[in-house]
Amino acid sequence: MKVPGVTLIATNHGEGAEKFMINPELWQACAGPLVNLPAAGTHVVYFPQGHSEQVSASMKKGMDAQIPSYPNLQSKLLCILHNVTLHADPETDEVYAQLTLQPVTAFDKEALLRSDLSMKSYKPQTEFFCKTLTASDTSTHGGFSVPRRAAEKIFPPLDFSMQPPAQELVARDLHDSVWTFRHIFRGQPKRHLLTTGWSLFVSGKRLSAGDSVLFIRDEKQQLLLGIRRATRQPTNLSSSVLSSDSMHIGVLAAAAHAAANNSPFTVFYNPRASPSEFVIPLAKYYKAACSNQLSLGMRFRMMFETEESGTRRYMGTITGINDLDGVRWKNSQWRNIQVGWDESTAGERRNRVSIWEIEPVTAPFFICPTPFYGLNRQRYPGIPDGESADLDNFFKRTMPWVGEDMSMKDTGLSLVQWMNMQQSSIQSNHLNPLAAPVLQNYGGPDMSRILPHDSLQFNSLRSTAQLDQLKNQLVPSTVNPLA
Amino acid sequence: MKVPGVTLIATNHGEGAEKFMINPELWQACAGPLVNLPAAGTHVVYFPQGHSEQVSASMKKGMDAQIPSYPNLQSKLLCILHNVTLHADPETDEVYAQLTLQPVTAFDKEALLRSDLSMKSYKPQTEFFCKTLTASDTSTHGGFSVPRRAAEKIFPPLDFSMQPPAQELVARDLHDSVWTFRHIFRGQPKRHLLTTGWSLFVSGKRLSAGDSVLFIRDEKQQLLLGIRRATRQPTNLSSSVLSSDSMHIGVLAAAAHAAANNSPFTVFYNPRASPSEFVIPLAKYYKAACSNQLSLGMRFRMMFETEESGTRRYMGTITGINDLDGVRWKNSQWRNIQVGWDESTAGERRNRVSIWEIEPVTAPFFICPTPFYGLNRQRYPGIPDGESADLDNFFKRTMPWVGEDMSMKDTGLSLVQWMNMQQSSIQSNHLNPLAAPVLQNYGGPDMSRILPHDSLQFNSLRSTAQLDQLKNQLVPSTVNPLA
DNA sequence: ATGTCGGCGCCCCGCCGACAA
DNA sequence: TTGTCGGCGGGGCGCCGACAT
Repeated sequence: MKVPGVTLIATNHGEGAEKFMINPELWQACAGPLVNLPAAGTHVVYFPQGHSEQVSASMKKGMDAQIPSYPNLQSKLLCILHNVTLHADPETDEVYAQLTLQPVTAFDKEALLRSDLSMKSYKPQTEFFCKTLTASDTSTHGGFSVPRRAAEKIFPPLDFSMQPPAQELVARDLHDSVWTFRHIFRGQPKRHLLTTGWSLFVSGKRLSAGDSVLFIRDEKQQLLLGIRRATRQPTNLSSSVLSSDSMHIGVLAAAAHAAANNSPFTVFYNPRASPSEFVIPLAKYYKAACSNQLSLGMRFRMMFETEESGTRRYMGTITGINDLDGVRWKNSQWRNIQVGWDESTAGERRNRVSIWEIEPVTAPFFICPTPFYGLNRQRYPGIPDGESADLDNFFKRTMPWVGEDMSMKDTGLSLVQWMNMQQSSIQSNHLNPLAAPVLQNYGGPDMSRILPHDSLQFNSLRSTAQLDQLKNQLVPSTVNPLA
Repeated sequence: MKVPGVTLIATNHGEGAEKFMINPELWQACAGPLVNLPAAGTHVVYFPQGHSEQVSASMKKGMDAQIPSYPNLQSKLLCILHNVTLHADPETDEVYAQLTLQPVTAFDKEALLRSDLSMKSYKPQTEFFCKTLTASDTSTHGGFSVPRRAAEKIFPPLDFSMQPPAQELVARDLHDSVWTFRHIFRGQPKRHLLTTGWSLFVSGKRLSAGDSVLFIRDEKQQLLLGIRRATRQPTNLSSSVLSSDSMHIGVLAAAAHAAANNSPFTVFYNPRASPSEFVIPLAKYYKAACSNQLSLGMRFRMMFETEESGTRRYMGTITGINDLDGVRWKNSQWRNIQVGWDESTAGERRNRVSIWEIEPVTAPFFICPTPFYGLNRQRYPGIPDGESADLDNFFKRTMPWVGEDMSMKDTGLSLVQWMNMQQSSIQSNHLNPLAAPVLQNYGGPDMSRILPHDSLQFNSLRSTAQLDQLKNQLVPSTVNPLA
């Protein structure tokens, strides 16, 4: 597994903080399989509304009516992600990431490609196990019962000539603290157990039944371990530092100030506290905004994390499309999709999601940007500038930074005009020379959705050979069943 | 002891928070003898700069250069303190207060009086003891050694007919949790000890040597206990919720928004984390701004908290008067006094203080507002409006809300004009009928400093008898040795 | 007056297999 | 395969006065 492109800088953020690099694989394992940090150096879309929701979730307190609205702050900001550092709370081991964002007013095709490519380097960790602790595991009466497969896959093999087979395990946590355990294979029937040292770990981390512990092996075969706490009700009710209002205002004001000056700003993303990611890779957002022509009643699938840190998809139906907060955040697309779930046990699943979180189960038509263009014409048409009015409106509605602002007046460049304007500078840049080799090794299917647009406007930028290669790679998963 | 005028509302701030009222005496005891919360309903002066410093101190991180300056936010805001609620962090027992402030543009004489009177109801708690824990106290090897005087003063008397004399003590903490201890008088020589139950308390509160524990008795003779942690280096390095920048911006933006709309806002005051109080009773600020004609080389005294929760004064000399941050906060008076301390062990004492924190040791001349007026004429002169230009400038510099803004232009009402304008409404109010009896019992010397101004402008508001009575009370400490 | 320590009793932590789910 | 429990041995928690400061 790899957290792609994370700039691993031992920051001084909070003196006394980590003086070493947090292991990215361990961080990812603690964060969960669905968390996918954007890569440093790529473009992202930042949603202040989602950031605000994280604050509310962290404070266990909703937003009050006192928060002023920031009319100059758009509901989404196109940013460059300058820097990503991984952190873990020294008290609770809660993982979080510090992201340095800088608003920008435009992106080019290369940025889109880089964003897309950076998303693909994720591959699930296999040298990994995670167990939710039982009452026996956490009681002072005994040790930890290791699931057999986990022990055989992760731990160094035991010497079964010993009676009983046993060894000393040494594992490091997120803070590079060392924990040692006696690993023994005994009992009738035989089982793997962690005994001596385990209770120190439980009390040191203040674990209770329901919390999870996980082990991974790094590239040097060293054992690492982390924890994931059960989602308890009473986490931190308040920081006692800043009022909830001031925190919300701080989020908005910081973003507004950065947007006004195109200056960098910093956000913390807390994967286990936040209901949803609020810094979205540009390509992910772009594809969703571009290809998902959503409508009421549409069926979709969505990934969820299972217990034991697996993933599975649930199916649902779109029951509504409307603003979560039509007053402060009009047309924000932040969790603007109301959904119902197929399985009745879905009571705890969210009833609002954002467009980039779902996969429509209808075939991936390229009905982008509007159904005005026939399906067949969508594959590789050249659209004259004059016919792109609907496209312009679509993008001005969803990506206001492309034009001047979100106002109704039709000033501002159209997406097509803007793209054409970018041609000259892009052509002098060519493609990033590193991009082509990567593209050749690139086998993911998702990129298909941006290609129509891509080739639509930038045919001149890519050799026919490259294009064909990509097409060949992509065809198996991009067959349009209706074509 | 009394925390004056605190509105004791069981707020829902942070659901799951205190469902009961925090005992104000216990809160005060944990906060320390120097902490003096302004009373709800009175006027205060709020210093965003000081608030920002508390954020820095809580985050253990200075302010970055990224914070935008808020040119429309004055360095001090006159506010009404609507509400004060006391809190304690459920994890650490750290005490803090939530203050609801509302900016206002003017105050009248009654507000000044009420502010002053509310400061006087403080009387130090006597049914109180505080001990810094030794290594023996916190080790698992034994119990807690109770200082003899403390045990005799605070704990219920032992039955010395028993051998050994012993009893069960029950004490409640800030969260109303009950702790029971065996109190025994034994050993050779005899001493008071807490044995059974003590180690549970130490581990439950995670106390170490150097932390303090304190006991008080409430009005119903019930035993209460609290803790004060030693000022360790690594407290909470970061909230993992909001970036330091966003927190600072949040503080400033919330204050700016409230000031622009005269709308309420909320701040948290954390007495043990903050280097200085940043919400100052109006009367306290007024007296300091009015009477302390400070100059380089001037000698002063200042209160400090001792170990064991006592107070003592240290003497020092003013070595500079200048802005702490001349760019963002010009003429803010927030810690604008540079000082040196007499005792060489004063290394850890602050080298910058605010005007209301110090007591000049020169006689309290009434050389307010400027030396332009002769000393003798300062006692009870009537100053015609036309001669008050310097006074106006002084107050416009230090209390900009009195005029229109801090700009150099001479628009805006002068203090004198404004005071005169207030006369009609004040006269219809008369004095608060509760104020006069309190004034008669009032023996403190500090109020003298505001009286010249007071009587200067508001002679018509107070009977000669009352004035004389006050004068008699005040004369002993207001003798001008040069007169 | 009170901080620390040696002595030592006993509680409960924690290792074991039995047993069942 | 693994969660829970009775059994039980020993380490350390915690109560005591001695002694020093």
